[in-house]
Amino acid sequence: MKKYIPVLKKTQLFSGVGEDEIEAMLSCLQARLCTYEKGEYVLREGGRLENIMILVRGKLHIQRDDYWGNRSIISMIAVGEMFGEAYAAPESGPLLNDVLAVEDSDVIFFDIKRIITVCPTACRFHSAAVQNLFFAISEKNRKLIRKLGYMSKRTTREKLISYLSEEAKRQNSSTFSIPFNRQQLADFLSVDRSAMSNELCKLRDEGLLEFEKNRFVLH
Amino acid sequence: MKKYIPVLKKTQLFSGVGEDEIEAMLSCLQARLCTYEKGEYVLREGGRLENIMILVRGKLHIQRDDYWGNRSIISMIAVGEMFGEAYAAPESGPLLNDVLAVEDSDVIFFDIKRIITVCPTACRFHSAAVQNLFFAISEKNRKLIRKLGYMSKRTTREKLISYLSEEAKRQNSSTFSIPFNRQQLADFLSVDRSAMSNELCKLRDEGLLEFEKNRFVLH
DNA sequence: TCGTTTCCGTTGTAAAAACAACCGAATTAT
DNA sequence: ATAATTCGGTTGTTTTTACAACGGAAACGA
Repeated sequence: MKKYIPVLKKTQLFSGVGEDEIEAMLSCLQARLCTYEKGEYVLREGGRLENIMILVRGKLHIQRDDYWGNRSIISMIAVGEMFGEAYAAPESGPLLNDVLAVEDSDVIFFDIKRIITVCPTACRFHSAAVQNLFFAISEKNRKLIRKLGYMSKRTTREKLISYLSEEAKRQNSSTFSIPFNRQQLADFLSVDRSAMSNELCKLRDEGLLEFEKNRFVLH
Repeated sequence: MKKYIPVLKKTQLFSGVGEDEIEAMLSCLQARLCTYEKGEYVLREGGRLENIMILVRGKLHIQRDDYWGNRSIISMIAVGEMFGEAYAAPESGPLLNDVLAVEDSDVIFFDIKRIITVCPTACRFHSAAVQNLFFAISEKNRKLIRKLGYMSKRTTREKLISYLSEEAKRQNSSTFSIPFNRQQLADFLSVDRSAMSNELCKLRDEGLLEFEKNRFVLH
C-alpha cells in the first residue's frame, strides 16, 4: 500500500497533508488495499457501506442496470478520485448503484467512522481531513447537478450538445477527448447507442463538430 | 429571526444543538433573514455564493430554464431544509441553477466560512455543525443520485413508475401525496406535461394506480 | 497470420414523446 | 357573484427515439 502514498498525496482528501502524515494515517484510518480485475464489481447495489474509497490504479464506472438490462453510467472514477462519500452518514440506506472496474484496478478502503469522528487532541490532521472530505463531497454534488443538466435535456441531440460543450469548457479547449467510447457515452447520457451515433454524425454533417474516436472538435 | 429558532432546532444542521446555543450561533455565523414573495428568485444562475441557506417558511424550487424555456426542476426545498451546500467549497464555480420561491418564503443565510472554519477552543458546537453539515450534504448527494435514477429511465412511463414507487417506499405507504402539481412533476421529470398526463391516465386505466390531484395510490 | 471480438456507423420500422390546441372544472381575485 | 386564471385531461400531428439487424474496420488473441 505504501507505494500509493504519492497518489494519495495528490487526492483531495489528503490535500495539505504530508507523505509522512499520510503513512501514519493509513493505519489510523484502517486503510485496506483491494485489487480488482477488469470486469469485476467493486461494490454491488443493495449492499451496505461503511467506507470511503479512493481509486489508486485503473478506472471505475458507477452505474446501474435496470430490469430490462439498460445500463446507465452515473459517473466515471479516475485515479485519485474518491467515491462512496454519499453513504458516509450512519443513516444512509443501501447502495443505489454498482461500481464496476472497467480496467484492472486498485482501491483503498478507509473506515468512515475513523475519519469523521474527530479526535482533536491526538490527530492534527483529522480536522483537515474532515474539511477536505466536505469539499470533496460538495464538488461531487456539483458534478451530479451538472449531469442532471444533461439528462434533463429532452432530445439526444441536446444532451450531446450540452455534454460536449460543457466538456469543452471544462477542458478549456474546443479540441478535447472524452473518457467514454460510444456505448459508454450512450449509457452515460441514457440514450440508445445507435440513435446517438446517428445524431453525432448529423451534427458532424451540419458542420457543428468533428470527431475521431473519443476525440472531439467543436466549431 | 428569533422566532425561527424552534424551526432551526429541528434542522439537520443544528441537530443536537440546544435553542440557547443556536441563538448564540446565529450572530457568530452572521445569520441574515431574508423574505421573498411567491414568484421571486432567491438566487439566480451564474451568481457566486458564500452562504448556506435554510428555508424557515414557505417553499422553494431549485430549477433551471434552458434557451428554449424548458424548465427543469432539480429539487424541491421544504421548511427546515438546507440548500447551497454544494457551493460551500471555496473553488466552487458560479451557481448552476435558479432558486425560486413558489410560496411566500423566509430564508436564513449563514456565512459558510464561519461554519467550516472550526474554532475548537471557543465554540463547542462548531465541530458538531461541521459533522451535521457533512451528513446533510451526503444525504443531498443520495437524493441527487436517486433523481438520476428516475431521469435515466428512457420513457415517461418508466420515469413515472420509478418516481412514484420510490415515493411510496419513502413515505412507507401505498397511499401518499407528492409535493408537485402536474406541470411541476413534468418539470421535475423533464417530460412534457400533456404526454405525462396522458401516460398517468393510461396507468390508471390499466389498474396500476389511482390518483386524485397530488394524492396517489399504487396497486 | 488468421480467426474472433469489439467498435461504430447505417438503415428501416415501430413505438413513444413533443408540441400545439382545446375544453371543462376548479381555484383565485376583484 | 362574477370574471379571470390555473389546472389537468384529451386529441391529432410531427418529430424523435428505441430497437433490431447488418457490415466494415480496427483491435486483440492465439
